[in-house]
Amino acid sequence: MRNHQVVSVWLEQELAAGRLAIGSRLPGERTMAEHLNISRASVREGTRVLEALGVVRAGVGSGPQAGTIITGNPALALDAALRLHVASAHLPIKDIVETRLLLETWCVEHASRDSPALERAAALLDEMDRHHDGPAGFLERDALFHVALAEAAGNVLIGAMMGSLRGSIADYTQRLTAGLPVWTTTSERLRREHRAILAAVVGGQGAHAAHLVRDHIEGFYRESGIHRHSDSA
Amino acid sequence: MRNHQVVSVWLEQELAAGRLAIGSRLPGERTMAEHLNISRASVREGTRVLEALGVVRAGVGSGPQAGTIITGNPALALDAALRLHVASAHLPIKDIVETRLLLETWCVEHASRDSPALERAAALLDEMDRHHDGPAGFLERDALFHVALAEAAGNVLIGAMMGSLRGSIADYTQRLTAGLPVWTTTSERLRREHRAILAAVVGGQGAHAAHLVRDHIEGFYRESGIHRHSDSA
DNA sequence: TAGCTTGTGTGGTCCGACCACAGGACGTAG
DNA sequence: CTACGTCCTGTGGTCGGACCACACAAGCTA
Repeated sequence: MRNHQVVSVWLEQELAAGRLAIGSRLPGERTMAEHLNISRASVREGTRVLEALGVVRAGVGSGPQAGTIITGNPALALDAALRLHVASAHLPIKDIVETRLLLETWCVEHASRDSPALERAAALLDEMDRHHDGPAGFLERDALFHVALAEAAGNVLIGAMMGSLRGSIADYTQRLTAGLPVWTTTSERLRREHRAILAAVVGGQGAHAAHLVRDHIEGFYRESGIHRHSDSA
Repeated sequence: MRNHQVVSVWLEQELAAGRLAIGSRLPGERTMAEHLNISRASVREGTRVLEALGVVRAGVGSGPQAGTIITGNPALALDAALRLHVASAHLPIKDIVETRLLLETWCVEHASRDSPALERAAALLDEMDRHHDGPAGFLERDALFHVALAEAAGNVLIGAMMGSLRGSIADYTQRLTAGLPVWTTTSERLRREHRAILAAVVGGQGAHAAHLVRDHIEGFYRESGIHRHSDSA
């Protein structure tokens, strides 16, 4: 085992034993190095890994925000990993869209009708109606809308995955909208579909909502002309 | 931006530009440090992150296996991230089981009937019949069996997720089997179910296969007595 | 020609130093 | 007594240089 890995192993043990939890502050790098019998450089490498995985957050200075603190942000790891793997063409866009479809339909099917996240979703739709700041602003709110739906389903993992999935193909999506003939037309259709989806969820018609989501997503990509090709560049 | 991050950024650019691809060898750490105007320590921290995300693999010495080489192993990132987030109790076991259920039913529904992975799956079932080496060996082959099904569906992302999902709760599963009254009985039932699932997939009865998978997984956890509790310790 | 030796380049590890930063403790001027 | 400014301390961030184990390739040697 490489030296920097002992940090992860040690942390996992501490977490399992309950000696550390989310919000706890890790010992200083110098202290840890001595305690684990490795150099500070190795401790830092281990910490970088934990940071990349969304397990800790490092902050300089002193005070409550300083030091290395345990967080719980699995989306961070997925985000970074997906970005790079898409860039390396190892993850076909098709797979991501397919997965997104799967997760998203599941979310609306399992969303609880009275989740506060649904109110946030509704507010976002109102914003999209009011502000007409082009595809960029629209897509941003669109992303938040879908993430809100994920939250309503109450599964941390799936929520994180959905957020990262969207993030990993955000650039791609943005490029797609640039190729649309008339954005206004598309925008109106998408907003109409959003309303219908949310209404179905709030109305408890999960299966119907899932169907709408499927058409919504597939429709967008079809209109943008990718036809589930597996290009990623 | 912290210095070690320039490595990831640089790599993403190189990948996007097509100057590097999976299988390529990165410049040496010393060379990169000079090229990126950062210290070797920073380069190493950046490399550790990439390694943790499953984007590269580092090897010492010389020859084809030496140096830092670009790989495509998204499962590695998921694996590590899930392990730690489960340990920190940020990811309820319930969410993982739920997600696994979702992915796994999707897989058997979308598995192509003539995928070579299905033959591997069948071979694994034969092994499980022949070798009776207790829960440990059984669970290992069981995991491979489910991963094989994922491959048959032809989605890299979902395949990776499923593998990692299983890994993240492997310890947990192992502990569950220890509490079973009569392992032989359970084992026989599970094997029977595996056969039925595979038969349904090969027979093109996707919906039926999905149903069987759901019963299969839910049944196991129910029998083990967790009843979808959200403990993780 | 077969086998050993040496050379070279790789990542792995460590040390010690210095920096910027963000508070807390303290002392001083009002 | 209060308010402000200064110094101190501990944090992570960065750096340069050193040495190690390793694995292969080229070359020397028997």
